[in-house]
Amino acid sequence: MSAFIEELRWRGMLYAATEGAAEHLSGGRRTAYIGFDPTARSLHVGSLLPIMALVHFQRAGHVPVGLVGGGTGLIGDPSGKTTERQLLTKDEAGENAWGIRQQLEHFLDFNAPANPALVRNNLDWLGELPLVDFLRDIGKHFSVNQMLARESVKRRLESDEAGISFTEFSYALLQAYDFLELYRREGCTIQMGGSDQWGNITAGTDLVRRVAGGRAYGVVFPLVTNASGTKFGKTEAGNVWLDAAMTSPYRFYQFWINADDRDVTTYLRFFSLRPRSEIEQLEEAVRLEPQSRTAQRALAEEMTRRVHGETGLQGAVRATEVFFGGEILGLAADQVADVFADAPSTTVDTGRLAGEGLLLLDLLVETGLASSRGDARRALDGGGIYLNNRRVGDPSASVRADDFVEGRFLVLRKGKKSYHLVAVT
RNA sequence: GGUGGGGUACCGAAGCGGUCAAACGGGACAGACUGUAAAUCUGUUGGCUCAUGCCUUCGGAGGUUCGAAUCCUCCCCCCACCA
Repeated sequence: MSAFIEELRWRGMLYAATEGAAEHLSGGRRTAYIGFDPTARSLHVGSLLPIMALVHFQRAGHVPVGLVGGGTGLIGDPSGKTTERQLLTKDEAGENAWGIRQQLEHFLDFNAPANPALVRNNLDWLGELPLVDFLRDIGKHFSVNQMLARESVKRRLESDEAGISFTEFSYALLQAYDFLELYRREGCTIQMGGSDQWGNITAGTDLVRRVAGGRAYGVVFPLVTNASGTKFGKTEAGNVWLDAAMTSPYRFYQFWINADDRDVTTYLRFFSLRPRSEIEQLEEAVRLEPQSRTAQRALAEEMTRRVHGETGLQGAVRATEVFFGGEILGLAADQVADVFADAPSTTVDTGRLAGEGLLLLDLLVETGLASSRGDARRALDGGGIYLNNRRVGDPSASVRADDFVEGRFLVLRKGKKSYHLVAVT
């Protein structure tokens, strides 16, 4: 039995695989690829599961290929979409492809002597593909009847408003063609992806068989679900990205810390590289003493370290300690200063603190903690606003210089976990 | 093209001449309880000012009226049935 398949299986990452995939994988070093859409310039935590699959694949001694869809990104996958996609420009797709490539390099080992990871961009072969050749050699193998029967296409055909353009309809052909190209160029015999990609993947294995006479396989993962029914990786603040400029390490860390008890063990299995025994211990901890949240902490630490490095993790942890640590006025300003760059923050001109001081209401709006003064007032009335972790209930309260730690910093908080650092300049 | 039914705040959905910034449900936010969890209960949920004050909102543009989300006209868009 293939070590890779075994690994996926105990982690719950194996949703389905094509006939013979396991045997194929146990027969020697193989090459597999997963496609990533360059719809944004960064990947987000939703792409983490496929990435981890590539990581396990490499650890099992195989060759992982990250395929950046620089070409297909120009077309748009209709799967799961109810409306026609906005097309990216070539420049956007190119830039995004580059960013994604760099992020993959955080996870995969590109210098492994025996099985270095590869990144390919399908624009390399789709970019100057002659249309006539493509229609003759590739299009010939696709039955429109079958394509029309596919769920993603059917839904769009039935909807009067949306419809589907020929462009998106052709997407499946291009993805199948990618598989064929990678089969020829890199000896790639396996494509992996989310369970929603099953149709696209088998279209690829069919094409490899028909055109190249080779055997190819597919492996798909389950959808990452969420106990609260919301989309995994979505927070109030939007998507959780892997790029530090788009989601700060602090927010990233907090995302994992806040994982629901019911989800955290699944996440550990999906995303942690700890040995199985340790993961099982953490699961035990969730059951026996959930209040300690050891599993969430371990997960947050591991994920933040991998994505943002040791420095990123330290910053996130420091910010967390300052914010969630209790008494803030007792801290040294230098301690708070350390955190400044890692946490949501605003600076305020010292002149505004003179005399009556700065109205707390205005400060709340300025920091984005409240959306309007009315909103700020309501939050204050409801007792949801804290200044240096001390509740402020007075809507007419203002902030003066002596509220600041050593005259330099102030911690504003709304509710339990929205913190904001204010510094004086 | 014809006939009928609709377009209401973040979403769903009431309202059908004044008492409507607009019921109710969901979501979101806050409080209590906790563990920066879940569930539950409570409150809030257009803006400004906070006062039984003002401003902007009920597809769009006009009109009737002391007064309209509610009535009339035209326009735009949905949905159903018929052709």
